[in-house]
Amino acid sequence: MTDKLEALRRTKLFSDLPQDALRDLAEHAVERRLRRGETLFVAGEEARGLYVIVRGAIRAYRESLSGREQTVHVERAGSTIAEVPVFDDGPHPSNAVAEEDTLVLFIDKRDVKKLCREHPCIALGALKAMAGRLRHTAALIERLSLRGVDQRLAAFLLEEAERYGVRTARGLSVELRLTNQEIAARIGTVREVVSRALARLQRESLIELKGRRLTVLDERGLALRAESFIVRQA
Amino acid sequence: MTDKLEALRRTKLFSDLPQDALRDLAEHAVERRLRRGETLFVAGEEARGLYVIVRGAIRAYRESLSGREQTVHVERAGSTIAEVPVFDDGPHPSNAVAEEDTLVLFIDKRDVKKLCREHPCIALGALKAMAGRLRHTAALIERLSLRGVDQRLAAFLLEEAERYGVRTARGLSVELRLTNQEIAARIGTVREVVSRALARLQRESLIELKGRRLTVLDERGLALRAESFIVRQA
DNA sequence: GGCGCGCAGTGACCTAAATCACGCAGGGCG
DNA sequence: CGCCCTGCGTGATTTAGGTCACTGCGCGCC
Repeated sequence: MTDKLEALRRTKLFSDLPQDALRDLAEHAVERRLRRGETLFVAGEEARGLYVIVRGAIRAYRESLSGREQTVHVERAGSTIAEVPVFDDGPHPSNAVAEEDTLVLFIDKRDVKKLCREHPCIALGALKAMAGRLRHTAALIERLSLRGVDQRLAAFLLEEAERYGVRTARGLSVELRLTNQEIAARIGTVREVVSRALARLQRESLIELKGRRLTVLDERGLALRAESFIVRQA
Repeated sequence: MTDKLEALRRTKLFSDLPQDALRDLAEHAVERRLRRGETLFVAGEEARGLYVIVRGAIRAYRESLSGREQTVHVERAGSTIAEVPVFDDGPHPSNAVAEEDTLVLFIDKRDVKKLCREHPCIALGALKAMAGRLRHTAALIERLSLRGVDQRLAAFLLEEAERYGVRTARGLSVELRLTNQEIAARIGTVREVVSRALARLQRESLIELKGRRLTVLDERGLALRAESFIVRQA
């Protein structure tokens, strides 16, 4: 119980809720544990509430008939998922699956809305979260429609390195947590193409990849490549 | 003045605001008229507030260096635009341009947030609007990444016909308000490809196109095509 | 009436990316 | 140890879709 309360307090959305409201919320929240790969909900299904991620990560994605996936966004501890259907009362727009072993708290959508009515700061927080999500999806739309695979990959690697990497003598360095398959699903292509694009970026000395260890050798160059630029060369 | 008030009342977001709050809002709102093609704001620019569309339509889009555009969404009378930067205090994520002669009301973002705090129903309305937008962008992401041009075009035509068309003996019929160029920007491709894809859909008797008059001859077939299906034939 | 303009249609490319078909390395485990 | 599984790399081939370059039409306007 107190751990649920603690978990909710660590959350972007609910952190500045007064103690008693938080307690009340914690009492109604129900825990759910997922193993890596387990699905939380599927697109089209009716949505009953919001999920707060306590530990782990959830990936929301869409799927084609042929089985190709496009991930729409990934949320980690402290964030929430499924707010869209909570606020517009429609079905789940995407599938959601645990990227790692994950613990979520389920909160009934009526409780969420009640909270928004009684504590406007919650509503504003939710609005801010949705705004961030929309910013992210707009960027993704631009990339998918207007940039080539190399650029999308460059942008992805850069983001990954800046978010999780450490600065070394040779450049930003990260352990890639994703397989090429998963990277492909993020940037909207397939495994083989990612593989080749990585090889290309290495040949141009923008990055170095040893196993899953990525080092960004030329940050500026990689950023340029991400922005676009039809660099035509041998 | 009263016309501003009237306009705000006709708006999805503010319609159920009490009279006095509405009057107050109307007093602070400032009108802006745009001719077709005039731009309202550009991506990256600092955002000072929200725009309520009174008449006309605004198109939000992203642009590549080479000049290709991808429209992200289009909003019409009664809707608002630029809520993302209002709620997360960042710059404008997209460019916005008037699709037709348009009248908007500008509302300072501080006023918007104040309203959200004092009238939770406004916050919930905004959340619902954002949720709808997110639903739309997720669908667009799926289409861009997972479907071919024909499917995207079929989906677009279908939506257009269902929204604005009339049912005739031969099928749903609409006047297309967009040039092929504009359709291309919506579905993420270029003029010529739209032209050819339209020809293909006609050859298969799914649609008929005379000038800009579109008639959906086979609604079911067109829907199937939109969903996907690698129909391979002569 | 003729000229210019914007838009649609189309043929002939070209190229990025998807698909297919492998082979190979590492790692868990019977 | 030997094997199976998963993920990676890579060549060969195909294909969708983007680009270029024209044509031709409708329409407004001088």
